[in-house]
Amino acid sequence: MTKTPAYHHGNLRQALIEAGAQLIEIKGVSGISLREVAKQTGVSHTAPYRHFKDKNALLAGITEVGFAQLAGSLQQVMIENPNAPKDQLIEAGVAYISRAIQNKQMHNLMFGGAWKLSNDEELIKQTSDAAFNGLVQIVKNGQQAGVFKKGDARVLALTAWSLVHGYAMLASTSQLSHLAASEDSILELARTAEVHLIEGLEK
Amino acid sequence: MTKTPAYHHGNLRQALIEAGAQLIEIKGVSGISLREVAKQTGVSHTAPYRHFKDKNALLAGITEVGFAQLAGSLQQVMIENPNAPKDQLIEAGVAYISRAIQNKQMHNLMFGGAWKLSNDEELIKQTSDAAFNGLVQIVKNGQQAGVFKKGDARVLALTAWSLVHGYAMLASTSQLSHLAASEDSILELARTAEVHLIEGLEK
DNA sequence: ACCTGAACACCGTTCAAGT
DNA sequence: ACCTGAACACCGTTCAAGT
Repeated sequence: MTKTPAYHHGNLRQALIEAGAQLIEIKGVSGISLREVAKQTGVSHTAPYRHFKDKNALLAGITEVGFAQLAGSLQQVMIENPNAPKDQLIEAGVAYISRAIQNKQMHNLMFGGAWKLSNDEELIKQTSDAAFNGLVQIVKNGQQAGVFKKGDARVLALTAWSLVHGYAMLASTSQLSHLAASEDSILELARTAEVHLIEGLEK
Repeated sequence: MTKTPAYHHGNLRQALIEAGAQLIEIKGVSGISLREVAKQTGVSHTAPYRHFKDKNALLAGITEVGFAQLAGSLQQVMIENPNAPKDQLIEAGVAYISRAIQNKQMHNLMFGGAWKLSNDEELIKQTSDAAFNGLVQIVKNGQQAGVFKKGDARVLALTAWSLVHGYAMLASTSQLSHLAASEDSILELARTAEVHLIEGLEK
């Protein structure tokens, strides 16, 4: 016999987040309920309140794993394209867009504004800021290498970030069907769009 | 005495849409309920079903007025900047972003993916397509005037549209607070970003 | 035709109670 | 500490019934 067999198998908080992430990909962000996440996890519908202040906090918890995964993808792009600011910028964008269309619901949860960031979710703000600062660093490196034009690196980074952000949104809500259908052609088109922008950023 | 005093004062459909639009700006997209819209309008909570198939259809109806207003704004920009493709492109973007930050909730309803476009809402698709085609036309004019580089005008238009779309999203979800706070500085920054892009589109 | 009230199966959240 | 069941005030939607 083990010691106190624990009311639930180990870490309920983690289990709820995982069940929520799965459920969201099936039923969509607006189709998810605290009660169903609890049921899927095998606990009563009030158990989640031991680990999350309210439904919003659970959504924030799910979002956190999404941001962590995104940060990992971007990190990898940086490593795979050393000392190549232009490639880094383009491939970071492509990686971001690729993630968005492969995890539409998670992306919508992360950026769709369905839940509100409270002061508790400092972690998400940090991750998001870190991602942006990474982008700024790419631009600065490019400026020093003489491939990007001078100017406030944060503004150039914001411009690139906006383009990718908007494109990902259009792609993940299927608004590009006239111009590109398959995932490959969507990413191909994204590269073209980024090249157009980069020609504006070049010196 | 008037004739049959009508169960409701005139056009209930219109009244529900207006009440919904008001309510959404107060309580947010996720905070709105069919029942409360009905109560605000002074009818029972089942009356809306005479005019809308379900809650989603009401949201679509509210969205429609938002798209009509947006189309009007863009139309005006075109008229105010005749024969100036570059200005048209920049000011159309600024107008779009300005609308987004002044009507955050409506913008979120229009583009946040909280409701799903069914086949019934052909009108919205049309308006959205018309807006994009207007953008394509600006680019084509610019290409013929020799201010924009050659290439698929739809792709150049999509690039500009993505930038504006993404920037508007960042602005309306208050993610630009580090770079710009007031509405004026947000729009100023938007102009700068658009100029960066346009330098990439110029020949 | 247009609207209502009761009813159903859900919600999120709170709270006293159990181990 | 961790979880439960009952309860409350909401939802969206359906349906028989009223004028």
